[in-house]
Amino acid sequence: MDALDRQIIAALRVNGRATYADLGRKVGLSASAVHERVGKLEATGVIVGYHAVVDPSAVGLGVTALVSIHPTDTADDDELAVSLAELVEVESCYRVAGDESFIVKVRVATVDDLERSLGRLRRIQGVARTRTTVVLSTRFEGRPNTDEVGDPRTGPEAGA
Amino acid sequence: MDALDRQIIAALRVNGRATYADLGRKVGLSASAVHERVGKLEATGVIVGYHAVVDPSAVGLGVTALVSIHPTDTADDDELAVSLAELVEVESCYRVAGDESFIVKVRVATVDDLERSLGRLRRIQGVARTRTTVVLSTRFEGRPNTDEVGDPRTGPEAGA
DNA sequence: TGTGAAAGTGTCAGAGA
DNA sequence: TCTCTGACACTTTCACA
Repeated sequence: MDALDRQIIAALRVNGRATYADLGRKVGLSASAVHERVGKLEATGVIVGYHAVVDPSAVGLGVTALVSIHPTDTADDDELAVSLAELVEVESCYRVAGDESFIVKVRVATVDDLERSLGRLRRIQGVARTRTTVVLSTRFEGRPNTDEVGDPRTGPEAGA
Repeated sequence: MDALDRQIIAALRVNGRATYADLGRKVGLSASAVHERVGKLEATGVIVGYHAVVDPSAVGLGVTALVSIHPTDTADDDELAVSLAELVEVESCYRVAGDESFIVKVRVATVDDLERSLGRLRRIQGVARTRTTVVLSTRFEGRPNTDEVGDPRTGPEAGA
């Protein structure tokens, strides 16, 4: 992982469909060299995947909520996580420090669906109670933090 | 937006680098037809973008926290959101219903950086106090919910 | 890493259902 | 309107140096 890898990663975070040739021009390598570097970054798990980001409301998922999951005394966190993963409306799942054991992000079509989803969550073995925070608007989400890709001395250089 | 569009979207959410030819084979269209459809989906804002997903710890961002932002009585939410957007470590920003006005996801390298980041957050005009929940592990994140792309009668058909 | 070459793909125009 | 075909340039992806 050198500066070139970090530049390639930064570019792919901004545009996941950039061609290897484009990336090569941007970082000053041939397309085949970029191809090999990206392959290694994928193989070593640095690049986990590529995803199209879709406007949730455009695909009928206009309601977002953040739900704290409070476990029972005897709950097994790993089993809980597996159960949470089985609900398709649970988009993200974080194991957290504090009273709650998990915080999940739920995405559904309507508040009725949210109510049903909360019912499913509460019925999971090991869930004592939930605390739901409804998202009114998403100002931004999953924004690429270009901070880490720059040299700590010179700062980020995403546009380079 | 018909069933074909939804299939294309579902495929691109799973693999954002799928070729038009691939997508065409998957949905039974020519590459050029897929090309045109994707172009329209991008132009109309259904597809917002394509991003490589990177293992945060691999790029030196091993610490994640969810921070509730409690506003002062006179705080302006829009100004607050703008200020939050200026902090590069704030990856996501949700305006929520409840006591807090925003919940943000912060991604930094170390707990020291987290401390500094919380200092920056608290110094923002309109922030009365913050409540921080440290993420111990991310079980999954930004998982494509394939539920919405299927026909409501037949259910999801992501693998089709 | 780069070069070179073959296979595959992107991306258009134009024509047809 | 939506789709397909055909054509060319570009890209991917390999072997070899």
